[in-house]
Amino acid sequence: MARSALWREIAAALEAEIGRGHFPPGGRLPTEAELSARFGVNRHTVRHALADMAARGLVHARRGAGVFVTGRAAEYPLGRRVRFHQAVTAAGMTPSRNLTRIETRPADAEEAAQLRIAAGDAVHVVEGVSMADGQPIALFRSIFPAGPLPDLPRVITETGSVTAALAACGVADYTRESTRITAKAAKPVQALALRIREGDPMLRSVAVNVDGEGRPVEYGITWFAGDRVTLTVAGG
Amino acid sequence: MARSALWREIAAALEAEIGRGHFPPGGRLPTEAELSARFGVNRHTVRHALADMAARGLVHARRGAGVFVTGRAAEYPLGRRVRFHQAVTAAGMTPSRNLTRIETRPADAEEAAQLRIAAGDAVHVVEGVSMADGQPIALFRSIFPAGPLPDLPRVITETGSVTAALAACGVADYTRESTRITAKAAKPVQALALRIREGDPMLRSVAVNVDGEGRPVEYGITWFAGDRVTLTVAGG
DNA sequence: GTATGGAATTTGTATAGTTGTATAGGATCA
DNA sequence: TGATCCTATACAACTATACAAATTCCATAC
Repeated sequence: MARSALWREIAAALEAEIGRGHFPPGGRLPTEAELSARFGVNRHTVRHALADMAARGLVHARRGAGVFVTGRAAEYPLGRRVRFHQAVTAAGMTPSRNLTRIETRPADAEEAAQLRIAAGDAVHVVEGVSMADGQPIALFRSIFPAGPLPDLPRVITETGSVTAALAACGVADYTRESTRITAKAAKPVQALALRIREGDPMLRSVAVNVDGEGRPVEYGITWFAGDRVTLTVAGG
Repeated sequence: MARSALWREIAAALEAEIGRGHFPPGGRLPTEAELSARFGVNRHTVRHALADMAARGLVHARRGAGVFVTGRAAEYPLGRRVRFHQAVTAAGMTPSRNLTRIETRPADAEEAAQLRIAAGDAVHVVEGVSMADGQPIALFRSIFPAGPLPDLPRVITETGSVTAALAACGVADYTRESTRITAKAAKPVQALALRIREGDPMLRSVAVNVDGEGRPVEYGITWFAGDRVTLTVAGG
């Protein structure tokens, strides 16, 4: 369940909040009872954390009165990590730098349902990796109905771009019907491709694109490396 | 014969008893010591069985407290128009909220920037857990500017609802300015509150809500248990 | 105004119980 | 031989509960 100690994390959290100015020097912390409720742990676990902080001179407790912040706390270092931002409109449609798989095969039940075709109908499958600055950002898999788009695989291999290929096949105008986002743990193969560790969190986006008449033209799934991407939903 | 391993039989026996309603969802199993005495095996053999059940999501253990039956995991589709309570009631479950922290304190740099106030200005902090049928679905933290909303904490403690409290404070009409979504691994405290394992994937949503004149009224962060929710972005 | 007394609050301490982890070793089977 | 299963022991981490000791707060008396 917990690979690292709970009380350490609680001490770190309180320390960070002191550093951020949530509790001014000389100010009082919430009571042990309140803290234990907030963190969802026993009061003794909070006491362990407070005792550690007291030993390091950050706080001091007065029986019957409370726990107080001792002196001026050091600046809490705010992580300035570089993050990649990606518009949600690009989810599932990211132009690929690396196509790893292009094939045509019968649709399975899920794919058929999403594309509103019969199970077993032919679909094109395109898989790849998108990168930025040489770092893999996302894996994607797009499923296209083969019936209305017979030439898609050839055009994709020629142009290297999914969007350009769709346009060349007469589907210039398509809109996103819906996007569903959830969090998943990386499986070994995915972790390898994204250069993250197995079990690291990923953002999985599932989208269906429809043409002008509301017919599905693409069923796309994208797995983003969780720590490298923030999806921004404009207005939503 | 006894071809099958002991721990498997123990797991199967406990699983059957759970299914029979002998131990209700959220209820506590006998202690490992009691179980090892009952089955006449070493405590570690019982632990092996319990670990297997935990890996399959049937039970979850809390150090020092016991092993508890996990409620059935369900997926809740959340969207721009579909709020938490609606999604849960639509799934035939009863939503509930547990407020773990309500306090007023100076804003730190990040909070001030998001709410477009000065660092050090007073803000209200509300934290809690959203649950469906007693099973935790999400952790949330909302930051409100204290200036325009002086009575918010009192109203929230009275009503227990954030949206209702906002309405009572004269902010009936607010919209989401932006939402940023990323995947995060659960830290120990978060894992404890969501009853998932440390490192399990979570969906973190950061949103700013503004009133009719575009003034920020809420800066909210929500951590969803990754395997229990799907965010749906309509239209995209 | 100021002191007093008592209730409520808050930290300190003690004890026992429960799960998590580490180490070591025996038994069985392919 | 090596892997899996099971036993045995010890200790660490956390929970649960109860009570003691110090402080704060407030109504009341003077």
